[in-house]
Amino acid sequence: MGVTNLLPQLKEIQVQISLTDYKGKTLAVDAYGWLHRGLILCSQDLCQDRPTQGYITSVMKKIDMLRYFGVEPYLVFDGASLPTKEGTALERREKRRVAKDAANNFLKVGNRKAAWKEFMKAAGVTPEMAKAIMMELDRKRVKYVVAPYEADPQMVYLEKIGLVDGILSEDSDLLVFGCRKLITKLNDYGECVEIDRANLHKLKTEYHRFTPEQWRSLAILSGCDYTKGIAGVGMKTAYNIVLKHGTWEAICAALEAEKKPVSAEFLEEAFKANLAFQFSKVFDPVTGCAATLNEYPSNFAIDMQVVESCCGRSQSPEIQTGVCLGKLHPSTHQVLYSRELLLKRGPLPKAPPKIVEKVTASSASRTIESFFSVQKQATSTIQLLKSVKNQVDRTIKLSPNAKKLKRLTPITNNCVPVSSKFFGSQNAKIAPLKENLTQIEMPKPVESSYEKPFEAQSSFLTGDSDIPDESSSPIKDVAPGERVVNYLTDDDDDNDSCLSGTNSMANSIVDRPLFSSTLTKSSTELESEADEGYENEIEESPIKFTVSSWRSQFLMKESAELVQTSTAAKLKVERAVKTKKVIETETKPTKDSAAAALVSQEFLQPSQLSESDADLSFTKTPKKTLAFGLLRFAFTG
DNA sequence: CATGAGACCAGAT
DNA sequence: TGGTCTCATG
Repeated sequence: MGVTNLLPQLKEIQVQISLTDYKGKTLAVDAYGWLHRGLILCSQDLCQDRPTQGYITSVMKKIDMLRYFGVEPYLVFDGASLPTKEGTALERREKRRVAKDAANNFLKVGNRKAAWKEFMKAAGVTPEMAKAIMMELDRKRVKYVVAPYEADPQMVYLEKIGLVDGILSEDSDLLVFGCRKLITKLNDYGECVEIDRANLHKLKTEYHRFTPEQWRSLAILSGCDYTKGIAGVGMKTAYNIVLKHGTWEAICAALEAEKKPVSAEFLEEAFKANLAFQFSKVFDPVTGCAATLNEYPSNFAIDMQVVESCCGRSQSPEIQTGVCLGKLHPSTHQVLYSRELLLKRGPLPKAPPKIVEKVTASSASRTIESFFSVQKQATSTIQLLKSVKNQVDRTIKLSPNAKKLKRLTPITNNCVPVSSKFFGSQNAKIAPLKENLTQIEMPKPVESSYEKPFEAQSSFLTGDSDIPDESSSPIKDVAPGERVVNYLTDDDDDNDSCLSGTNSMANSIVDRPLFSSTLTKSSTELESEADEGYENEIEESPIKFTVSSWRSQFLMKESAELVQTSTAAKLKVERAVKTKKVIETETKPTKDSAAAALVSQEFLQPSQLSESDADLSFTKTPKKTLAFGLLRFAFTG
């Protein structure tokens, strides 16, 4: 999707290049995009839960091609779906279900062609499929990361911190996120199109003068992944509006004056889109910490529940790391297995859920798996994992059980000490976040005496399980930091042997520590999961039960009220006048500020925010400042 | 002139 | 599915 019709606007700076132009460079790759194209090959098999290598080989072929041209790929997978996109995810799932039914009906009638078409609609990418790819990537020593939520901000983050030299994707949203070099339209001959931000000035249009805020306005007005846009406003109109009015407040005032339909719903979407473009949750593979695409400004005062609804929630470091290294399912947080592995293994012998023996004492050397085991005394694995997931997801207020989780998993570092060399300095990065999460009980950093050569940690960083690692041996006397490494270095080796057809797999798999402790589902449970694919859709939200409670608190109620009483417009204008001075000094696109912002890619400088913004905090005075807040924070903060 | 609806295609045997 | 193209409409 991306920003509708943005790419044609940039035609003049779309340079036809070859992958050889990136020889020796690393490119972030939108893995989901590649996977999706691979679905065509095997959609029927996927829908009917039959094993297939189609999507795997299609992705690996592209990997091979990149490497043939001397380009090192860095694959980025989508993670969980954002709460704000939950509706879309549900819709898609339903559409797929309908298509699947239709396909099966066509099959019954013997209309294979029509069935094939429907299967194509019905096939979706699941994290289990992504895992199948990841195992191949491990084997080929290809770097990858699973984004906590969306791949787009994750890829831009990788570019920002210098891990990649460009981004290979078809999504024009990336430019709004702040991508510097976008490479699109790659064909089988290594030909592609490069869009370099540095070339924007060559356009006849004024895009090069646009501030990051204006880029976001452009996307939001014309329609992007986060907003439907305004009816009758396409790219050109949006461009002109942004050019003419400059700031979001002015734009809103103008739209109001021209009686364009700016609904409260649109304002809400716009507000959240603006946050998502700036502060989406990402994972830093260098530090092993969660981060945000851009840092929150020091006086960032938006309700974190709102921020999390559109940018993603915070997870415990263990889960976050596990998810991003592809070890845990991004939505359910259960151990993630390859689709092909699960199918190949076949149904387990019917047996009651295994009760794991009580684990006592020595909790100091406990892994996350053993934590799961302990809990399972009381309930079934699936119930347990779900309850754990719920608890961890609801980090806003820690329940007694969540506190128990913390006790039982003594890994309390806010950052996983992947490499202490980086750990110390990077830890400061999340300080602003902490400040804004005052209601969240943050784990206290642990003074770790743990030191390990950086090289020895490389398998952890890359998720490369082929590299022999001492931590894959049973847990003994392990330093605090190693525990995570231990659980994360799962036995992909065994998975590999399974994929390559080793017959011992079916028997041995159940006895592996990892499996016995975390995958002791009954066969019926496994089957039903594989069957429906319901929990496994990549769009699945980790928090379907906490459906935007903030809405009732603020937006829906307040905004609707304001609009109904037709004071919204008045307020907006008032506000615009009130803040005119501020706007002029703060957000007017001057040559220098625009250039500086583009060059540094710092989409939000704390210094850009005036002190008056502090008054507009949702949390402080939600009632009266809501409409203002919507407009104001939407584009300055 | 811009928008948006509708048609068409994709990869490999 | 999602991307690209064409063509009717305002």
